[in-house]
Amino acid sequence: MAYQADVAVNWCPELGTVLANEEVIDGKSEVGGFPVVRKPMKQWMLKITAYAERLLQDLEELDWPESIKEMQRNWIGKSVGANVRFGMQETDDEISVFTTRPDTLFGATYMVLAPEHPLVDRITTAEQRKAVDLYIGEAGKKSDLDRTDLNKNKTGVFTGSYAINPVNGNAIPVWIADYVLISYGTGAIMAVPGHDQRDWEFARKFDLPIVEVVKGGDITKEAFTESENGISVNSSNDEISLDGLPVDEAKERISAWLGEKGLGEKTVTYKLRDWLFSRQRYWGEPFPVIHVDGKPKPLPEDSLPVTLPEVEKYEPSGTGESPLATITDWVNTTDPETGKPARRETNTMPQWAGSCWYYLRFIDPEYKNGPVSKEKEQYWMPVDLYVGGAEHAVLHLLYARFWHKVLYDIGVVSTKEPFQKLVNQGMILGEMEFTIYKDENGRYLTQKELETYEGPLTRLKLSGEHITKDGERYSLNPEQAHLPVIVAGPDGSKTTVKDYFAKDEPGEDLYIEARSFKMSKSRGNVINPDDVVERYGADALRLYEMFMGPLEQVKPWSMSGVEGVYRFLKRVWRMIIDDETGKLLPEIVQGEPNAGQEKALHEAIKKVTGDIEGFRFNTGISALMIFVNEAMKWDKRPLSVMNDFILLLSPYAPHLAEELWAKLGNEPSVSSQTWPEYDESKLVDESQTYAIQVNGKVRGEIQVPMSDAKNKELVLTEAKAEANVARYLEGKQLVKEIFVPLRIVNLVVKG
RNA sequence: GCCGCUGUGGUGGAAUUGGUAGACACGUUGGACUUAAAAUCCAAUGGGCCUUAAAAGCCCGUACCGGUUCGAGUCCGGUCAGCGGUACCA
Repeated sequence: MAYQADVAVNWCPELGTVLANEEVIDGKSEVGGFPVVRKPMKQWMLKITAYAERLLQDLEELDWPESIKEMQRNWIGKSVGANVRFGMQETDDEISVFTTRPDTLFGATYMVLAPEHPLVDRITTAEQRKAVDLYIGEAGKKSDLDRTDLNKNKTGVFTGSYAINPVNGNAIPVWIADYVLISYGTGAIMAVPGHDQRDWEFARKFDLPIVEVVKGGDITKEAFTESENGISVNSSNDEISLDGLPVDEAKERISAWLGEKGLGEKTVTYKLRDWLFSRQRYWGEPFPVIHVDGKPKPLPEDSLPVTLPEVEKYEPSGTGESPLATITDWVNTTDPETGKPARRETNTMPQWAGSCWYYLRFIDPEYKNGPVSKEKEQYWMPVDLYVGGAEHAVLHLLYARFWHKVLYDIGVVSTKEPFQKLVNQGMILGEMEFTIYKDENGRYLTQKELETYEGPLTRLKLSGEHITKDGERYSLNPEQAHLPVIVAGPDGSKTTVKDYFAKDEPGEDLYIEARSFKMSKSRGNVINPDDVVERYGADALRLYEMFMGPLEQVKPWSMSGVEGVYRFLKRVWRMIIDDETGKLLPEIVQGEPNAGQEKALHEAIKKVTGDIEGFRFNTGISALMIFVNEAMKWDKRPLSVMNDFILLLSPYAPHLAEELWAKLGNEPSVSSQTWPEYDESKLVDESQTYAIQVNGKVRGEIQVPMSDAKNKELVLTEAKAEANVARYLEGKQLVKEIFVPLRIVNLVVKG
């Protein structure tokens, strides 16, 4: 599973360490935004690619958001195609390529190797040597950022050699270019410029032949890459012809032929790369590995765990080695098995290592004989619900699945997957902001101007009371001839300099941007939960966060929304307690609730229970509010009903619920009580309301006693008799009667 | 470019999965209480039409265009916008 390899890694000189691909964003380090260059170094790798297929397949069984599963599928990037071997014209060498379009083989007019491809050196001719070496040197120096910049402009050099296209015997030139990646497929491609956009651009630039082998597009304008409605042409030799076949059939026919001839075979390739697992930092789990006679060797179990040495400084050594390399009395040790001198591995594991198995260790933190005891693992695993941010979609969540599968294979865990159900909580944004933009001359901009304007902008924050929404857009209130605004500088700082905005100054169509932003210090829209707790209490904060909307959804913060749930909590208090005396209200009485009270309670129990199970906390809270609005009207509030309500409230507002539970004379704690159950029979209404439609439009409403509610004849008769409905039926021919029990009646008429 | 998700009042969001769109909350307006304010309570609140007024009624309305259906926020096809992911992956 673990091996060492010389890989071109993302070396960040500023941080003095190597970064994983996922930690590099647009050629800069995710942390700090420093430049990153590619540099070959000896690194530890974990063979996650060996699990690619299982990581892909087992996604099906998981109760995860579709978007996360899709991201993992894309990341794993499975593609099915064929490996095809091309012989060289002058030598016995072979170039193996991977293609998903073997049906276009007759259209391969040149080949491209990645600059790092091992064959490049062998096949480069003397005349081309200088150009090739130069190109390789430059490609090696390029950072990821540079490569991205050059995307639109293809570069490459001819090696001087030719390969033979096995289907038609044509000699085709072999080039090197950095648009072919050494790390994907075989590091070499057959270029089919007629049917691959990248090859087409390259062929255009270097004047290579473009041949049409699939009919359906215009290859003089762009590559024709659709595979749904293409038909093979110009694709035959003495033994095989693909002409006239649709793409799928052509692929099968040629693959079979290549197989028979020993020229190639069906192959599956993944985008997923092996996991670069070492870091040159002090903080990180040390590898349980020593180097004896220059070879790595795992330490025996009784020498574990390897702990980090005490040090004065944590800074990187700067040479690319970990700071641990400078601590000689730790680094130099002896092999416990042979007694030979040994050197400790100085790389450490990345941050993800711990997050790949902490959920197992947390189950059994004191266990000494392994990561987790069998017994506890079987009791607790898999994790029933994992709530986390979407930013972990392909990092932590893929790595942890990988480790878990390895642990499953060696018998440490009993489940194939660690996290059965996963929910992504949505981010909470700052409050809604209204912004108007001003150019460097102080002119306010319209939407069109803003789109094209490139100079320095000043953001002016307007407050909600100055804005009206008419139709699709927001505009300034007409009475705001002049209004004070808060000036936000380009650096994000907010100075409360008073500016005066003259409404008619810049003309109509002013652009007012209305949206909320991710909370950030620089924008100054951060809500500190401590302040909210201070002012409204922890219950109100908790309740508000759940009331804002669906758990998974991104939603803006609103201070007046907090105010709203805070008012609700105060209402709950006053439903039970006399605010003056702090004693129970006289309305709170012993005795049986009436039918209406029972119905209100049981409706709340049903809704709240179902909504908690389905993570619909917002609608559950609204059910509690509906109950309280109802109960506040009661002269007598039976104790039993109040008790059950407090139980329903307790997961949402535990502090308040505990207090009221005690005030109602109950034994603590409210959290150790059994959850109330609802009784369906208490929910039944005395009568049923039917909406009556005529031709699909509601024209009236009738009430029928519950005992008659499913009586079709009776309901229809009453429906037709309803005064307004009758108006619409008059003089018309009734062609159809729709009766949906307990829902609706629809009468279809003609004429 | 490609993949995924989301578009509902002034705002956050509901809608039993095809059955009265806008629950609940915020905000706004009016009223009560108060010397006043806060707090609290009551009422109204998608847009429009008809009517002296009220009651009732009618039309339009879930991003846009079209379709299926007795009936569409919900299903299907297309378009647009926003958000997230990803990008020379052969």
